[in-house]
Amino acid sequence: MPRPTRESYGDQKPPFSYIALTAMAIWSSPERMLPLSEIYRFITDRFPYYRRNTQRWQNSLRHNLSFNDCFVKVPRRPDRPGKGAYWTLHPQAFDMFENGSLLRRRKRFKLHKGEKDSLNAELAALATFNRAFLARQANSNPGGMSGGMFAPSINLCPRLSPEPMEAPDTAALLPTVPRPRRAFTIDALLEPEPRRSSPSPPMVQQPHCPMPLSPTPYLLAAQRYHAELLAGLQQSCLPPLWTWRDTSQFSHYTLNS
DNA sequence: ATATGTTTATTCCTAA
DNA sequence: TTAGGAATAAACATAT
Repeated sequence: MPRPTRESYGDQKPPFSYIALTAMAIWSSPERMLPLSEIYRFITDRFPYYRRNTQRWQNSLRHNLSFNDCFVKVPRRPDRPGKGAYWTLHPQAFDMFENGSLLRRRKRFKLHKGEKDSLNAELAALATFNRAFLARQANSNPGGMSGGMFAPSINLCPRLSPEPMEAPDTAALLPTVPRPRRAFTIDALLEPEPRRSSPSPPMVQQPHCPMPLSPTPYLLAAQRYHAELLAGLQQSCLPPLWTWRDTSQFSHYTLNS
């Protein structure tokens, strides 16, 4: 029957916490960011144990997403309709696992009040921006969708001041808490997905993202991800879903280019 | 209606 | 033994 493969653990409960499983799923995705349903799918695809009692563990997993500061809920970009938001890892939480083994957690990752407040302010501003973008799009297209389900709304650059939105007012309180960077190696556990259903965003190699720091996997992924965002942004003129201001400090999205 | 999120409370587990 | 992290349950809110 379902002979245990190298990483399936058969029907046995895998030794990973929900936090670890979720981090795995997020990390395995090209954008380091997944909606809830995809996190579910990642887990059930790999670990048959979680194909039963779904109500129980999915409730627990949602609890973890909301409760733990290491997970950040990023609003959907308006050109990516769907249910729920995207979930990603807080950049400062990439080293929350000892040696990166996913089996041992360091201390609990907790944001301090100031950090959390400014992060929430940024995310709220991003959501506001997305709403404004959507409203403008609807305004320019009265009477509903024409033809296709949703035409990729190009040429709707929101550069010219949509509405007076309060600026995110970041940069203010960003306490510098230097943490030791450790490699975040998920290694063998995260074999590339055999399923290649969704067209991955064109992997445009950016000529320079100069980061003269130690090339940890996290760092490389961050650079790659940032480059992808920039490339996608040039085409769509849409706000990015999420980007990192730098690799060790606070997360940041950019409102205009 | 159902999926997705948020929050509080209780219990379980384990490293110190 | 206990303090803190993790799992579970459940009530509740919100969005589609």
